[in-house]
Amino acid sequence: MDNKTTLQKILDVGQHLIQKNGYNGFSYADIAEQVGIKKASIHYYFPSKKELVQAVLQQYHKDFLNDLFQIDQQFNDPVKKLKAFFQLYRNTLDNNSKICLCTMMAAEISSFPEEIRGNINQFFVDNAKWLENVLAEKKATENPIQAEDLRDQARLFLAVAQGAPLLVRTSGNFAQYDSMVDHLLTNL
Amino acid sequence: MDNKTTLQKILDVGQHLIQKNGYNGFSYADIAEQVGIKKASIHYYFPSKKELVQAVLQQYHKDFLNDLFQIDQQFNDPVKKLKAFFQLYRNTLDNNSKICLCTMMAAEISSFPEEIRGNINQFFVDNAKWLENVLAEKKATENPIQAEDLRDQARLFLAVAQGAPLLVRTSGNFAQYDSMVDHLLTNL
DNA sequence: GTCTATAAGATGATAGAC
DNA sequence: GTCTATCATCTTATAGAC
Repeated sequence: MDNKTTLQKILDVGQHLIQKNGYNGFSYADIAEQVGIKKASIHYYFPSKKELVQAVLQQYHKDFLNDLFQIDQQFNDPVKKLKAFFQLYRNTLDNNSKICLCTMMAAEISSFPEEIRGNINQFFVDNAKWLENVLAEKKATENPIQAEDLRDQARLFLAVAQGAPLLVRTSGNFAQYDSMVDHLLTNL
Repeated sequence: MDNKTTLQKILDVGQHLIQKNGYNGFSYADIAEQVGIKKASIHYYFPSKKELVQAVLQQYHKDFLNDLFQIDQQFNDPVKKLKAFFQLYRNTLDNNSKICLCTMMAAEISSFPEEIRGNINQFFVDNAKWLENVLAEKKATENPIQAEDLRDQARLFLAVAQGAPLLVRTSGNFAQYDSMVDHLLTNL
């Protein structure tokens, strides 16, 4: 994995640092150290920090949509899809106690210009839309349900995916995440 | 309200700034400007930023526990208590689009020493404990339930209270918060 | 208690050599 | 592309006068 371009290394380390410490919690010096270059070199690729974070967000968003696509390919059962969805967020936790990039950026939203705020929101919209579709598959086999209710339930699931990692990372007990998800999926 | 002590003004402005911009997103200069004193004066009350944030957290935690106590005094119906609980988090949103202090601090947890991390966790534990008690009241009148399940459900509710504000503040549509809570309470 | 002055270091960013 | 050197600014924090 050492044959990554410098650009890719910067993006990956940048993403890691934002998920770990937040946009206001890392510096060009941190990236330089972990990538093995000098601060000035980062400016060659990303003249400003805002441009860097935007590129990181774009990569994260694209990768996540691909993950959702893979889930759709792999499973037919809606409940299994939902479990796989929550497993994505669990994988992030397992990977160095990180949280979703957009959970972090949503908390720090006051630091970003309007365009980036829109991009963060689009990530959530895409998450909710995917959840809504899966929940619709589930409900189709059971009693009919209002479209409005489906949207609310999808957003509720997403709220859990955003909030639960914050709780269990603070407690240090990641198993609580699984219990919460189990409870949610059992009572849906 | 101008008869507040300087100490109290610093605590209140500090709390506001952390909820709005995060611990890594505000400086002593910001507090000084809003309180109407000089930076150096803040150090008279709080020699370091860590001591300031700890005092802010302590005040926030105390005020929140008092809010929960007031809810217990005001309502008997468990469902009404739960609605009032989520209304507390909604009030924070309505107040200048702020989020819970501990949602923000949980996101920035890597910036804090072990002692403060423990204090943040205690806030969540107290929240979950209160929710568990209220949910137990509710279930007592219906079918019996496992204690373990109650704890999971309480944490799930708390995860929604932590995650939903992040979502709706990003979308700008606060009404989505109410819909999510309605959905949660209707299907509990 | 609050101020001025200042330190010591970090930060994002630029210029220009190689 | 990556470096050294440098900048202007901001950051937390301290010393000492009033």
